[in-house]
Amino acid sequence: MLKEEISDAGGGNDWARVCDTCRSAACTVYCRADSAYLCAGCDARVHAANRVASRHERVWVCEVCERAPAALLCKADAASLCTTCDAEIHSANPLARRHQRVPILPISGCLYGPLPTDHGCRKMASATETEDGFMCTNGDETIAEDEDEAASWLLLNPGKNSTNQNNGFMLAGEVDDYLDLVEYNSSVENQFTDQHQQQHYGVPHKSYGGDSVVPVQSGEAKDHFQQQQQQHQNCQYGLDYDASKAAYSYNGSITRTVSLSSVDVGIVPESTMSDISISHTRPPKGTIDLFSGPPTQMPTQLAPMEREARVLRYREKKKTRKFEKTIRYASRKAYAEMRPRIKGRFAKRTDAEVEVDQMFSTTVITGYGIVPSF
DNA sequence: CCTTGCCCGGGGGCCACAGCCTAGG
DNA sequence: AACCTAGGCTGTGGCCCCCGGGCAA
Repeated sequence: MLKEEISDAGGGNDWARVCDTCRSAACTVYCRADSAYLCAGCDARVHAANRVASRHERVWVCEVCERAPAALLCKADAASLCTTCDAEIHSANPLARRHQRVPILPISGCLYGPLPTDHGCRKMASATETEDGFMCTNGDETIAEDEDEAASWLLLNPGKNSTNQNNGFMLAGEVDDYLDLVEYNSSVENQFTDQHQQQHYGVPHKSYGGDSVVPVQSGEAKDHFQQQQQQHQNCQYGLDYDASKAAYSYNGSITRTVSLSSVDVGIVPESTMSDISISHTRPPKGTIDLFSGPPTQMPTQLAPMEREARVLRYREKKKTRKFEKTIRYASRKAYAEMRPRIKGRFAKRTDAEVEVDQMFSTTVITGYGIVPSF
């Protein structure tokens, strides 16, 4: 086996912890009672088995390392973090230190599966979706926050619903298309060629299938995902969404105007964003929420079932969000970090360095084989 | 209200090279 | 069909330049 394959497929310490039960899926929650990390499906199955099990307190797994129970919720980063990651991230700079973090309360009861009322857990749309979909918690707060966030995704155009529906393509019936890339691509009647999409979104259409070791999204999926995030964030922040919306309109001359890099990296949002509680649309109690409107902003023409389906899809997409940069080849990262630089650029290694490398080549190779611990 | 100049932040390009992929022998 | 080789391509991180937005005059 090649070095890169070893390092990438070898399951280094940085990979998300796998479910202790099924050993196949990435864990999403940590059950304190069972001292076990569980994926969504196993959690649903195990804790729905009986009443006692359903009372087990669980916490989400840290969204950064995906290996430890989350202890804090950073409102600015919209992330549940373990103590280690929290310390690491929020000691990075003064702005990060100002992020408001709150302890994460344990969740118990039915996270997934059917529930009796509309305000409680929702029925799953299908058995397969039960595997992934986090439906609700017993805590009203969490439910409401999720509802609000999901609702913000369903908004056609917050604050401009009444006036702009005819201009962009964000018409009522097209929200679905916006939420789903494939549908979106077809719905715009191929107004964007591949070239256009690359031009405007900067995401090449490329399949990494051949080179891919790590499961990857297609370029379109990534791009669409970012679009979703942008829309979502704009909704949350109350920003004028016209600019980014225009990027999806039929006017090909308008490009995306809002940078996504901070979303991509997703570790420490800088600037004033840190002062805004952006992670949850629900503002702290006692504050005025200028941005998220009353439920009447919801598109009233959506049938309950349709809305439910969209919320479900939103939640699934939310679960698959990847804010952090994905390292596909840990060995390359290792090489890059070891490589000599001149003003940040890679520099040629000197003859002496090459000789040293050759002398210790066996050691080096062995070392790269076990590299992926980032 | 418009123009000009300055400041600041962020994005993207650049670099070398190990390893992967593919075509051809 | 299996194997080998050569050449092209990809991905990786840190720094710096350039561009655009914001602000004041």
